[in-house]
Order: sequence, then C-alpha cells, then structure tokens
Amino acid sequence: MLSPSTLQIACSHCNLRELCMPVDVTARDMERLDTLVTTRRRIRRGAALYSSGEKFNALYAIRSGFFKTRVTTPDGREQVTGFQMAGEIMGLDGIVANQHTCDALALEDAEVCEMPYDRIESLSHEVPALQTHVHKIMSREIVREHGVMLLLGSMRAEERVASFLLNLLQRLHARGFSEAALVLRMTREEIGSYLGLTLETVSRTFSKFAEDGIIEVKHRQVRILDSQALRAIVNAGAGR
Amino acid sequence: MLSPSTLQIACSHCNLRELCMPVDVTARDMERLDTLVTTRRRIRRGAALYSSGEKFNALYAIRSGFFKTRVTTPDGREQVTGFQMAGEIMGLDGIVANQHTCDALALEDAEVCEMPYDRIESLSHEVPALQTHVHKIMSREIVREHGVMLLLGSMRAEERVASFLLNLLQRLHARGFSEAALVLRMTREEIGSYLGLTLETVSRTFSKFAEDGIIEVKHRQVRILDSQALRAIVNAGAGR
DNA sequence: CGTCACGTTGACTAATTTCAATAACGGTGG
DNA sequence: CCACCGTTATTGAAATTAGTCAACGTGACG
Repeated sequence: MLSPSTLQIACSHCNLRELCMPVDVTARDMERLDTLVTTRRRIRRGAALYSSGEKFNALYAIRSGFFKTRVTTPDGREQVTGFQMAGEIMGLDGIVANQHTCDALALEDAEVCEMPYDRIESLSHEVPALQTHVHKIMSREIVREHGVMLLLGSMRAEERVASFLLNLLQRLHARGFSEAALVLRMTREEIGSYLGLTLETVSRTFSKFAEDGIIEVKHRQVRILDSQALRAIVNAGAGR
Repeated sequence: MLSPSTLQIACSHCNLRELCMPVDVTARDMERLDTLVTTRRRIRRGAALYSSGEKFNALYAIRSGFFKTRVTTPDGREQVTGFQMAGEIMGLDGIVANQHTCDALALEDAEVCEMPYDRIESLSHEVPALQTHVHKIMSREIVREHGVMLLLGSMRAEERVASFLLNLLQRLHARGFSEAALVLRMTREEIGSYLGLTLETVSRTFSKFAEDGIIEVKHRQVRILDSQALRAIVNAGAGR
C-alpha cells in the first residue's frame, strides 16, 4: 500500500498526467512509472531550478508555476530560449554532456517533480511506452525550437509579438485558462530577449496593438479583443 | 558470416562510426548495432531526403554529402534550420507526431544510412548504450538550436556571419579538413535564411571581411586569413 | 557561346535600436 | 495605512542597422 507521501507525488493520481506521461499504459506499468518522481521541489520566484555548468542529474516536470530558460555566453550575451508552464519538461539540454547548458529560473513560486535521469533510463528499458515518450518529448522540443528559429529568422517585430501572444494563449487554453485574457509572468525585457527585440520595441508593439483595438494591456494583464487580427498579423508577413 | 552487401553497410566497419554510434560497446552489442542500418540511400543534389508532411519512418545518418533542413509555413514563410554534414543524424523532428515537419534537401550528391525507427526503439531496449546514445543525439540537437537562437536573437549581421564561418570550420576540422579554408555548399540566400539576413547582407559582410583582410572569398571558396579576428567579432558584440 | 542562376555592389528606404525622460507599480518599513 | 524607493513600463527623438530595389558581373553548363 502506498504511504501518504508517496501517494501525494504519484503520477497516476496527478491531474497533469496527460501532459507529462505516456497515455496508453497498463495499470502495472503505471505503477512503475509512479516510482519515477522521487521528490517534489519548491522553487521561489527568482531562484534557479538549475544553472549552466551544474552537473546534470534529473529531468523536471513542472507541477505549478512558470519558468524561463536562458543561455548565456562567457562574454555576457544572453538569450531567453523559452518560457515553461505546468506539465512541461525541463532539463533536456543536460543529457548530452552530463551538465546543464542553460539556466532555468522561476518567474513565480513554483513546484517541480524531479525525475532522476538514471531512473528514467532504467525504467525506459522496462517500459517501452516510457522510452517512446521520452523520445517524443525531446522531438517536440526540437520542433518547438524550429518554430522559434522561424520566428527569429523571418518575422518582423509585430509578427513576433503577435506570434508570442498566440502561443501563450494556446498553451494556457490547453490548461483550462481563458483564450481571451492572460497574465504575463515575465518582464518586457524577458519577452524582448526571447523574441530578439529590445524591451522598448515590445512595449511599443503592445501599445500599437492596443491602439488598433486588438488587445488591451494594463501592465501584465492582457485582454485579447481580436485574436483573428493577431493571426492575420502573423500570416501577413509571409514572403520575406 | 556476413555477406558482402551487409558488410558494406556495417557500422562496425564504417570510418564515421565515432560520429554516429556509441563508442563504449561490447563486440556482441556492436554486432547488433550493425543490424540498425538496413539500407543506404543515394540522394541527388537538389533532391529531398524527406519532406514536411511525409510519414516518419526512419532516422538518417549522413555518410557523405551535405544537406540543409528548412521549415516552411503554409503561407510561404521559410527558414533554413541547419546545414548537416557527414556523421550527423537527421529526422529527429519526425518522432513526436510520426511525420516530418521539415524538409531535408541535399546540397550536393549524398549518401545516407537509413535506420528504421521501430528498429531503433527495439534495439535501444536490448542495448542500453544505444538508448543513451539516442538521448544524447537529441539533446545535442536541442543544445545546438539554443546556439542558433542566441545567434538569431542577439547578434548583429557581422557577428552572425563570423559565427557561421567558425561553426562550419570547426565541424569540418573535426572531419579532417583544413581549419584555414572551406568550400561553401550553399548559396548566399541559403546562408541568409539560416542567419536571418538577406542574401545581400551576407554578400556585403563577406566583402567587408575580405576588405579587412580577415578572409579571402572567391565565389564559394573561402580562405581564412585571421580566424582570431572572426572570434573577436563574435565576442565583441556581447552586451546587447 | 549563350543562357541562367548566383553573386556583388550601390543608392535609397524602412525598421528597429539607442538614448533619454517620465510615469506607474509593488513591496517595504515607518 | 501611507509614503518612499527601486524596478518595470511607456513614450519620444535621433541614430543605426539591415532591408529593398535595381543594375551589373561572372561562372557554370548545356
């Protein structure tokens, strides 16, 4: 029988299960998967879940909260590589060289499920569905990054910002939030770094969208008045 | 005993082995890994190894030749996501949804080793070193893309071009080619797409580097006169 | 030896960054 | 509870970078 604390972190009882875990799994395999997550970790707003250079030990599934990942160079260049929310997996960058190559920072108080990598490897061996799932998660991240490259390489500022908003909305909606409003967890500067723009350009673009009646912006509260217009902005720029 | 044709495509006898395959493998496991590659495929210059939308079946290891990968959107936007050379693995994007999400096009006549994905999955199950290796390959691709995001999001044109040249040189050098010269296999337009610049800017930047005595450019032949200067250009721009 | 794709270069334009000033919050402590 | 301070955000004007449009070369290849 499961102890209360084990039960508390059992994936089989987690409402985020469909986001993190393979779906078509026998009861017996699910029981095994429940041993994947050894600990929950709380991360305070502003703190790092892991940092570049640290030894890689585990992957993390976000239980609650919001993160950014960023790469930095020795000479001080910096790039936000993504914003992560509940159900998403972090730490994949560390596998190749057994050490992390980016920082994961909590943008609000957060909780993550720690999955030791050696355990993932051995369990994958026993549970083929997990092996497939890990491959899919990594492949999904590669495809996501292709999308970011497309954004950074071929879109102008308005297209990038519209694309960014639509992406956040879509992911929040998949988690049961409204499609018509969102609260930004990050600063204009962080958005700018992610989008390859300055914070001023991000701010100006928000203002322009607001003037055009597409969104309403009050600090970090954004209300979407015309999501179709956002889509049109993204698509309009095709052919550069 | 191995037949001539099997032997011909055996990884154990391939001089690119260290690039594609796990290194610390028993003789017995190596024998198994030799069954991974079922076919060699020749791809003509300009032809696609796979295209976006096609069913995903296999990963490919480049045996010879040079590829580009690109993503395209329905509305005609396009972004080159990478240039691949001997020993590198292509097709990882297809795993997540069982279909390819980008095009892989040969920039010169090429030969690839086809590794059916279902075979990779079942063999990974038997040979842990292969499982680890697949994870590392995917993680490496994620880290590579972080680097591209840094380039696209934070570098100016000269920094991007310098960074591009250094990256190519380093990878070619790892394959036994000179550090002081290279032949570009792609057009200025393809370089521009990859770097988020127009072909004119790429051309002008090459010309400027040549004027400054950093490189010599004759069509697609590039000679590196001062690689330290290239490194300096990349590092100089830190702090945007 | 002509044609076509590729590459270079110039002049001009547009987009974004930079610099600067001001405003609005949010958290903290009196 | 309110005032203050530092951080975050907005906005304007000038500067800069890269893009666009256009003309011209040049090579490779049939």
